[in-house]
Amino acid sequence: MDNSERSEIKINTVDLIAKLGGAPYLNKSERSIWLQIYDRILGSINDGALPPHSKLPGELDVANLFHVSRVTVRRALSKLQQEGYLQARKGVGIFVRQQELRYAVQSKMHFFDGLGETHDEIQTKTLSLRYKSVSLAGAEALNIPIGSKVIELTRIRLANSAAIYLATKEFPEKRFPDFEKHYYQKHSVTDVYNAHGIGEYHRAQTRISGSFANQLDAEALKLTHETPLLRMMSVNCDTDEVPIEYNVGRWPLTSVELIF
Amino acid sequence: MDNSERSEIKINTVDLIAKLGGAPYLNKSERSIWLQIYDRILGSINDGALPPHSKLPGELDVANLFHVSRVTVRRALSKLQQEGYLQARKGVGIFVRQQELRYAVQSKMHFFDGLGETHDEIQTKTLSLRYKSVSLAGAEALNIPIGSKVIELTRIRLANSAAIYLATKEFPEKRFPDFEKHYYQKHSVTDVYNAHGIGEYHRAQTRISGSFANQLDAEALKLTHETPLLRMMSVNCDTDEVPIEYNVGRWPLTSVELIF
DNA sequence: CAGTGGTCTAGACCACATG
DNA sequence: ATGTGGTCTAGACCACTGG
Repeated sequence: MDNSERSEIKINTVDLIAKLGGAPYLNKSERSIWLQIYDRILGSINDGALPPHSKLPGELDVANLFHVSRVTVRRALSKLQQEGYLQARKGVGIFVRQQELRYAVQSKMHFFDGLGETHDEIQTKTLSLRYKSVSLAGAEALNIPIGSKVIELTRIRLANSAAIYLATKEFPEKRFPDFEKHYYQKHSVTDVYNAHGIGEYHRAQTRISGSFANQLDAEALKLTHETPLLRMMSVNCDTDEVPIEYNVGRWPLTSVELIF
Repeated sequence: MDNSERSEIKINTVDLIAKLGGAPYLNKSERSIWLQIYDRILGSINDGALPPHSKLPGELDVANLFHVSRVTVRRALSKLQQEGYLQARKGVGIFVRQQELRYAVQSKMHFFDGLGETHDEIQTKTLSLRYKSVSLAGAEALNIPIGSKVIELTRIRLANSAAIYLATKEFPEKRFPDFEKHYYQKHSVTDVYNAHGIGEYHRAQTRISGSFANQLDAEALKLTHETPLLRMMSVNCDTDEVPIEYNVGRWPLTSVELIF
């Protein structure tokens, strides 16, 4: 079990009525009811009435609270999930996500160099390290034959215990025969580079696009399935312009700002 | 009425059954029914059975076709709209969007320099040109006082008549007293620069983030309300490092790839 | 006017997580 | 065993578009 999942704050219905600002009456003239409910819940999140990690009442309770059907409430909740404000956990409940507003990422330096200034507690967790055949995109980026072996490293970055960045990297196995040994000493890719005689390297290419979270992305980033993501593909090269790392990074769409 | 909205192709139910690959039977064991419907419709779009600009049957017809309720079909259609494959027009119907797969945008050059190679027909349409007070973000970017007057220019970019890029620019009015006169000659911002003695300029900053389409964005890009967007903010400066243009550009999330 | 998508209801059953 | 979110139904009424 995760650190970030401890200390649930449970909100009961009576509290929520107060927190949502009193009378739960709506007229559907201007804005549809489900959007008004969306507004109200989002407002409660933004003004702190629904703090991060707090648990919402059950959907039926919320529906009764607003005097609407469960379906209507679910539309509001669904939009809030897509925008990264809430995360639903089947069989458990719906929780307020820690929305780490925006992360400045200086693309020309190493990543997250500018990040420590604004956020105290940055952690990197290794999710998996395995040997496999290179992906199609990886083969092209690393300029190695299809079928080549690579080391695939998946890591997640937490800021104040909230997941904000998921990265999957591929390294040519030939270039890094002792990857695992050196990596696990300090969980540092730079150390692996150094141990294999690569003192300097640089980013050769960066591509940015969008996509939607698949099951695994969603799980790692504590998002709901199909949430939109900002996706960045990058390639690192050594001083001889030989590709040494292919990286695919993903952020929740609304939680990052890339600065160039 | 738009060019791109002419030549509707109407698909009737019988056709669709054939196009969707025969038997509309589903079992909900592995993948939920609405996702299977999503798969089938997306498959038909991708293999050309549902070409761009074609009109789907009414939601009730599609529901009957798959032997499910209208609500279930709407979930599949909703996801397809969010991903930019379909656009619903109230009171009219649901249409297949032209998905211009991915646009390479070289950020260090002028935009879309690399684009003509892959797409023949690029147009830029001016949606509005008006005088107003600078926005908050614009004031900061242009380094001018809040309340300053700017020229706000909104343009949309079409590739093969499909909307792919929406840009809103702000220019300091003091710097460009004759903006309108020069702009309307060839609808070229570069010409306006030249006419005001700016021969060279460069991009000073680029910020990339995500957002969701508001009503106007959605209308211009022919997307459904609340579709996720890739958003890019940039500032152009003259050779003295004085900001001359603040630009906010938006793409449908899945229709662009920014290459740096 | 008829046809369309947008909204909403009041149920129902399921899969999952937790105690 | 209980409570949760996930899925699905069969209706209903509305607002909008177009002929």
